[in-house]
Amino acid sequence: MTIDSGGMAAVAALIGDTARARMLDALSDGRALTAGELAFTASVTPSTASAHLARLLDGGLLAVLRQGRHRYYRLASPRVADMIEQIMLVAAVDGPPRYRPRSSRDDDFAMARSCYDHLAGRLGVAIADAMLRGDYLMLDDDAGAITSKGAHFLTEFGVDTTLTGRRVFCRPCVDRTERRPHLAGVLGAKLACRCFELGWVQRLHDSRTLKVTDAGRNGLRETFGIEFAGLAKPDKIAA
Amino acid sequence: MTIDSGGMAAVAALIGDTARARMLDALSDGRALTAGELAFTASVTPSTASAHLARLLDGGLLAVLRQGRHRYYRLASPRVADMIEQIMLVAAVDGPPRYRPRSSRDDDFAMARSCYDHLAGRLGVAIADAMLRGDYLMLDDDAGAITSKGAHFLTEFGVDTTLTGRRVFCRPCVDRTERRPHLAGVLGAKLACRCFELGWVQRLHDSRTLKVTDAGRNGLRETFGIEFAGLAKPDKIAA
DNA sequence: TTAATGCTTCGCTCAACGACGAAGCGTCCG
DNA sequence: CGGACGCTTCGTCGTTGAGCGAAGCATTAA
Repeated sequence: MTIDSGGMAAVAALIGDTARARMLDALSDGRALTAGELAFTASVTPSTASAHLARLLDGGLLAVLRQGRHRYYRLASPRVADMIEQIMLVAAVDGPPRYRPRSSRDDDFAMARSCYDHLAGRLGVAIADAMLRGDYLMLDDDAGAITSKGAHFLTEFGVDTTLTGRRVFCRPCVDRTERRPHLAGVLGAKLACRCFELGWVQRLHDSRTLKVTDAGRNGLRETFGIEFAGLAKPDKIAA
Repeated sequence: MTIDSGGMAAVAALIGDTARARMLDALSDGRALTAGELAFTASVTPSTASAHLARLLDGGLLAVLRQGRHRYYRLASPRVADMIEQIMLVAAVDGPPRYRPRSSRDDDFAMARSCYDHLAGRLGVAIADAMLRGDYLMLDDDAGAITSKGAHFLTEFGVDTTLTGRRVFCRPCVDRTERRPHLAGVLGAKLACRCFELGWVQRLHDSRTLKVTDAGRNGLRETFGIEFAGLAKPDKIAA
């Protein structure tokens, strides 16, 4: 009735199909995947996947890059990733409880993952909590900011906090599995980037799931005072 | 493939129907509307609307309040409103250009509207801009914060900025029509609330569209240095 | 050139869902 | 107590679109 509920319906209808939702989810860490990989991820045949990808492309949610005989698809913009995360959050919190068989993959995913360009899951929340405890950071569901103490700390850690002058660049992102805010925005991205640089975390089996290395566990303990091993679930060995 | 792309698909499928999208849009200012009003808004018969509302309710997007022979439906939570706004934004910016006949209602909507609980449209952006110019506020697409000067200014204006101690409560919200951030979060809500109190703005014809009163125009000029009349479109008289 | 690979297009089937009107069930008013 | 009203439930129809396999186009490898 107002300015563009039709456009909203069109976009939502694109996401509202299981196969396409799976594709978008797989792409929501910002990487580009080939049509074949996406077909496999969505558990459909290449022909079906192709039709879905064409619609997503046409709807402006994806962009494509041709490289040889491959076509690499990626999200059209970070906005799309934000939207996906937001819908995921609503689905997880407001939606009806879903009976889902828990797999060890899910546990790993809940433990540590990337959320477009920053860290999420128990790891992301633990880092945010540690920074809150140390008075490095202020954060709630709505907004965030770093303290001067935090700016100093982050500079020492190897994250540039000065670049944008008056620009504030710290944003909360409500964690889908933890249901509490973690650190996002430009600062969250830089922090995640630094953790990758230091070898603290690695991408796992071509997904958004992350593995915390031994170096990472040490670093988290020494720098942030986080005992990440202690956060592991006991049943993690199973399966 | 990860934790809940199925849930996301279910939620998105609910929004991905024109009639339901219109209903959600109509509800996204936070008010509660009856089934009949929503049927009218969505241009469907009561029976069709009832089916849609049942599905939205079942999917956890709406809540209902029975009162006499009426049933008042409202969004289940502010999260849902955020999600809707985010999808609208993606639809407006990333989606394919939509040929839509512009009506004067659309112009009014783009001029001043509420966005769940804060001000949006040209009005919302103008206020944010004025506060940026006066160094009351820092704001970009990702995050926001008020300056101490801004806190002082807002206190004088009649907005309590002290309530939450360490809590930061200023958040940007990318405007759908202006495509630039305006002020949201707790602070945005309080500011909007104060503007209603002062009689600067009024709700127009049962929608999210707002009318800026003469008092509002004066107040905006004197307090914020905004010439809001000058922002009006010349064709506003038509129809 | 020929063959294999990656992806798309085409033609088809089948299930899901949105739309309506009619009828049913509560609630309020005369 | 009727009767009007608000909303929901039921039955039916028509359209949409998701899925597949086969065939068609590219591009790379042999």
